[in-house]
Amino acid sequence: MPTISDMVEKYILNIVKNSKEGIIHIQRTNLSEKFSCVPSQINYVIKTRFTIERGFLVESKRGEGGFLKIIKIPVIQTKIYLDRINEGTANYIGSEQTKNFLNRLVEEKILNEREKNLIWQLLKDESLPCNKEEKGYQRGKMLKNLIGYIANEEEKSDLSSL
Amino acid sequence: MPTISDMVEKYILNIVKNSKEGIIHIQRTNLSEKFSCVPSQINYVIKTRFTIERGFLVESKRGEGGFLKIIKIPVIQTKIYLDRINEGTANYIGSEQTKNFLNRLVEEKILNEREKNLIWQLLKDESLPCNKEEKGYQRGKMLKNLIGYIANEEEKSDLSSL
DNA sequence: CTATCTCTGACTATATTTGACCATATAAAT
DNA sequence: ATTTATATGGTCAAATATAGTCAGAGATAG
Repeated sequence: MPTISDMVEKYILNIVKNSKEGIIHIQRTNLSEKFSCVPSQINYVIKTRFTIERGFLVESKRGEGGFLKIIKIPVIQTKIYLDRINEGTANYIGSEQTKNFLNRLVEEKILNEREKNLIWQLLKDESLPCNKEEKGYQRGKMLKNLIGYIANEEEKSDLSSL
Repeated sequence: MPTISDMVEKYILNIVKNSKEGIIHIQRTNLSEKFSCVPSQINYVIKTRFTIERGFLVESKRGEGGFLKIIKIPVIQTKIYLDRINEGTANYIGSEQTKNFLNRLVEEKILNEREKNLIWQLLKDESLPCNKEEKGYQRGKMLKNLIGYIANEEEKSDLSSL
């Protein structure tokens, strides 16, 4: 008994599969009309099915000429890290923990020194203007996206093409 | 699904690219006629796409013989550019502005594509779990630290040695 | 019967397009 | 020289076209 969401998911997956680069542009309103549902249901499908964990990045633009851009990124190596970080993400990630983690990524040759240092500039305490509790929470979010990206890397989220 | 604005942008970019010095003169009315839009839409394109973050300066003259002068800022010295951007760095930095800035750093060969993408994962809206106002403020802090690091990269703040 | 998943709609956010009105430079008329 | 006419470009707010969020209602699985 597939739900509407299931069908929308399938529909999108199919378009992605038939695309050359694994990158497609669709319109929210268009899709919602095709499936006779409210537009926000498309957001629901995106949020529950086209996640970084499943190997998708989604970008969008509003207004005239607006769209949803769905990017399929092939899964490679480091899924372990993604899982690991996801667990840790629950509560709090301290700066010490962050340093260790980044250094570990360097050891594993997932990042090089410069990349690590650049990233550190964004994650260190001084760069997060909020209280300790929030810093940890923010690091969680940021690292999750970072790792998600790395784990599925393939130069595909080219933000210059927006 | 390119909009008129997208096409106007592309058109201008192309003229700039084919110019010898990266400096061109165009006429607002002329352009608006070519694309069948109101003249003020040209201003809109200029204001949203030919920004300093993307490496452009725009000057103009009114009246008889009026024009828009679009200047592609040539690749300049790293440090000067960073300082200049850093000064302009207000309290609030939006995600669009951030993208433009990062892309510009790639153009300047200060970052490579991968570094840009890694950094973007930490600065994009979805990675900052707070309200819009705070997102902007946080980006400001983070970017300032990033720029500071890059500008002084010789004396490495190597966190593995911390 | 309860927890979770799905669906809906009101409200919000953002990008583009348009037009009325404003500002300035040059040319022409006095 | 000064004034007036003409030819540009600039600003801003409203209209339009998308997409996003969130809380609550409804459906379904255990």
